Amino acid sequence: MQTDPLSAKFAALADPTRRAILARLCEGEASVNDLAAPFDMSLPAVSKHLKVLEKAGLISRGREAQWRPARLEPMGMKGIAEWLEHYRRYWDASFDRLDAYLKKIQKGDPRGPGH
Amino acid sequence: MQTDPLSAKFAALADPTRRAILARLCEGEASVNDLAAPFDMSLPAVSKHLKVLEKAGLISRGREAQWRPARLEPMGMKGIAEWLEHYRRYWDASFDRLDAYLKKIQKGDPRGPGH
DNA sequence: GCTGCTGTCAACCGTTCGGTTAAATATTGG
DNA sequence: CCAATATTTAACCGAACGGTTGACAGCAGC
Repeated sequence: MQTDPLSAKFAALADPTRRAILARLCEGEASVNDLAAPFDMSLPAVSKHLKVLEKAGLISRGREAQWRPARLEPMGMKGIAEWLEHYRRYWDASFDRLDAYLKKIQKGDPRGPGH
Repeated sequence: MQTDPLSAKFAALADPTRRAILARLCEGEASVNDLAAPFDMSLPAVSKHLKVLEKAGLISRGREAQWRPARLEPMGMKGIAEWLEHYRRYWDASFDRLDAYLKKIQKGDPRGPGH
């Protein structure tokens, strides 16, 4: 696992199973068994996925009797959204004409995000 | 490498070196040597990173003499942005109160919104 | 207590990842 | 053609990933 938070978040999202888990958690808290049900996968595997998501700050976990319910961490994806925002002008249609204009007048350097 | 495009994009972004390469490409096209300069890393390593980014659809490459300049693929991150948009309500401040309300009814609070 | 259910831990396994070095492949210019 | 420059390919390596199975721990109810 990477050390920097952004890499951890991207890595956590780079797995369809983990994205499906997040989608399921949009409907509310769920136990490990609930989350594992749709997958042809052992319980420890799902448990590991949850640990990856938790370390990435995308979910948090509670304790209720013998259950460890998982829930979405609301601010978890904010870092990704902010990083992505720097690149919005490259795909957003409303910036297409500006982009073309910038390319035309300066072959050299439209200053982009310096990250 | 995963087969589905979204996983490939997320995986490509889950590496600081590759994100730095993308940031550099915001300033314009660059050759492999240019891109490799800031890193304490061999040229083949950078070449591999470029291949990952290209397969993810985040950059494209041309040919000019013996150079293979890389450039940003403008629409490359649109898929990510669209996926992320589904979760916007979980972090966006303008939805904070809705979020709180949803958490309330998730926990089975018998009182409705009017009480 | 014991039983059953829930979840994690530990060890293992095959594959992929991120890097290296050395050799091969363009492509241009003299 | 030859030499120089730029880049990729091939083979290899250690570490991390995604999964398994089996043993173990926490908690409720009889």
